[in-house]
Amino acid sequence: MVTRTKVAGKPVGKPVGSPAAFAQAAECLKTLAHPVRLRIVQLLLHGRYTVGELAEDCQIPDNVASEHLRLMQRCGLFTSHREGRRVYYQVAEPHLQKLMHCVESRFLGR
Amino acid sequence: MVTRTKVAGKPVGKPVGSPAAFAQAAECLKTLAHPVRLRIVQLLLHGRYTVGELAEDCQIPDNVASEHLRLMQRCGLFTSHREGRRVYYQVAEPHLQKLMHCVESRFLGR
DNA sequence: TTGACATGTCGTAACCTTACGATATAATGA
DNA sequence: TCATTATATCGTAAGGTTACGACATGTCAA
Repeated sequence: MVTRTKVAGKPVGKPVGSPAAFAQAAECLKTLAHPVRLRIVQLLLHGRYTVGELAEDCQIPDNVASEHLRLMQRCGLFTSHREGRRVYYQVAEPHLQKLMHCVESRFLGR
Repeated sequence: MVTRTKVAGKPVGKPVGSPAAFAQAAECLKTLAHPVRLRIVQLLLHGRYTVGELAEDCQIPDNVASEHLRLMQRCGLFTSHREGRRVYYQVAEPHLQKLMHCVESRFLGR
């Protein structure tokens, strides 16, 4: 018995994925799809920064950085913890690394 | 002479990327960040579909599909060509494959 | 406790995105 | 030519996103 999944090297049938899964993926990508947020992701993948340091690097007010960080935390990309008055965010989503690599290899020339 | 780029295994200095590059990357991700457009990308990475077929798969009217396709074409993701009354779009951005793989491995469970 | 610093939250105005319906263009066949 | 099919474009209304300023909270040190 043969389960035919290809003909002449081409797949038969369509790739899978529930509408809900696509919605979730789109939601997450939408969160990433902002210049400042991409930069923040890049920084936090490489080192340790306070909210204020991230804000300064991105040249935006602290409260705006805080809102971007909150957005990304809400969709599971980051976690945060306080140390004294400072707050550090860190990458919580393991796939971010690979995804950022894709983005970097295409847009942030090497 | 030693160019020191790491201390204790950690990078020194920040990762690079011009603001313009981040803006462009964000622009492109924003275009991808829509459930229907993700599904269209997935389909076109695996096979050959007319606008109408894509619309039907996504359960949206033809003109809406057409607009999504135009958006993605505008930012360089697709090209299109006509065959009779039908129009076929195809992936023009080589990095889409890898990027979609990231998204699939995270959200469209295997 | 008080003041200064670091971060977070909220209301709001400006702007952007989306889907829809109507209409336009393009190609085909009768 | 005319009707039909396939795709594209346009105006618009509804809803979403962003940045900003003002204010709130949390932490520390004097």
